[in-house]
Amino acid sequence: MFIGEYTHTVDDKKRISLPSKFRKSVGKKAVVTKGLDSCLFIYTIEEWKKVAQELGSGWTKSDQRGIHRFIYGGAQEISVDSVGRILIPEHLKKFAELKNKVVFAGVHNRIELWNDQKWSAYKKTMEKRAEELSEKLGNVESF
Amino acid sequence: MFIGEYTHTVDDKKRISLPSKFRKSVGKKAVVTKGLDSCLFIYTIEEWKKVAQELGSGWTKSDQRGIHRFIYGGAQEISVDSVGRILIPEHLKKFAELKNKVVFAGVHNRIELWNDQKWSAYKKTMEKRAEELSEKLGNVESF
DNA sequence: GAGCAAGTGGGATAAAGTGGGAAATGTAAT
DNA sequence: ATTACATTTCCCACTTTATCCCACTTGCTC
Repeated sequence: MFIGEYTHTVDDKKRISLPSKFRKSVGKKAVVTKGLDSCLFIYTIEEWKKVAQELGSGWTKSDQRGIHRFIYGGAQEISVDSVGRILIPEHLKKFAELKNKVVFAGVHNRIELWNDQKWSAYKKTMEKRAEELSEKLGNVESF
Repeated sequence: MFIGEYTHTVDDKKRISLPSKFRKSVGKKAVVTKGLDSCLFIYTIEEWKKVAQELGSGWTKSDQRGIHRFIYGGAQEISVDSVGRILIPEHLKKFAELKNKVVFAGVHNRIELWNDQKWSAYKKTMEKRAEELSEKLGNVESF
């Protein structure tokens, strides 16, 4: 399970070191794709297969085609180098507006990659809404 | 079950010694995450798994993503060192505004970690409202 | 007062994060 | 086809941070 939040820097060669806590689960390769709220989703190969399976392969519904093109089209396999760094393809870097500072956020079965400022902004609004949302959860007893 | 209240200090290296009463139940590792009312929640690994299982991992609904990022992203596995101390990550320390003095509060299946002043303030208001709130609880028979 | 347990502090070592050079590969123009 | 240039890959090195281990202090118990 991926949890936690880590701020790392993108160097001149577009390399970003994967937080060490994630490396063991990720292994040598992973899949990165466009996520929601303009961040990137990083999945292990295994998890990616599950996601793909759930999404299915139909093409009859327009919205389905749309989301499929978004997810599959944006996806790319990436590999982890000898010191634990990954390389983000240019179009995804642009999509998520990644600059010098980026934030890795572990979110259960995926890792999210954010522009650091967007992340802080998002986090701030969520922290304000946390109480309201947790009331909604309601049935999550152990929370 | 965790009960009781203990005030400890954060040293220069962000270490805080876990109250000895909690150590046996916690074991070697635990999970700390953002709680409500700007404190931190510390769960045993087992309890955390329960929380995570109930939360799940979907990404289709906006509020769901929000709460997941709040909880998973805010979470971190921490380990207890040889003399019973834990290490709080910087972003969580900031979130809960932990300064030199912190309060551990046992709350049933979790331990809460508070800025000591916030804790005193919170406690004071709750003590005033205790009667009113207990009326509201109502249906908790054995209470 | 001796002995123990809990809480706290600090130094040494290991690991993580980052930066940069050089070889290998690819692309484009001559 | 060959040269020139850019990009990628691999490796090594430096800096900072985290982790491990040992030591001191305080307060309680016997």
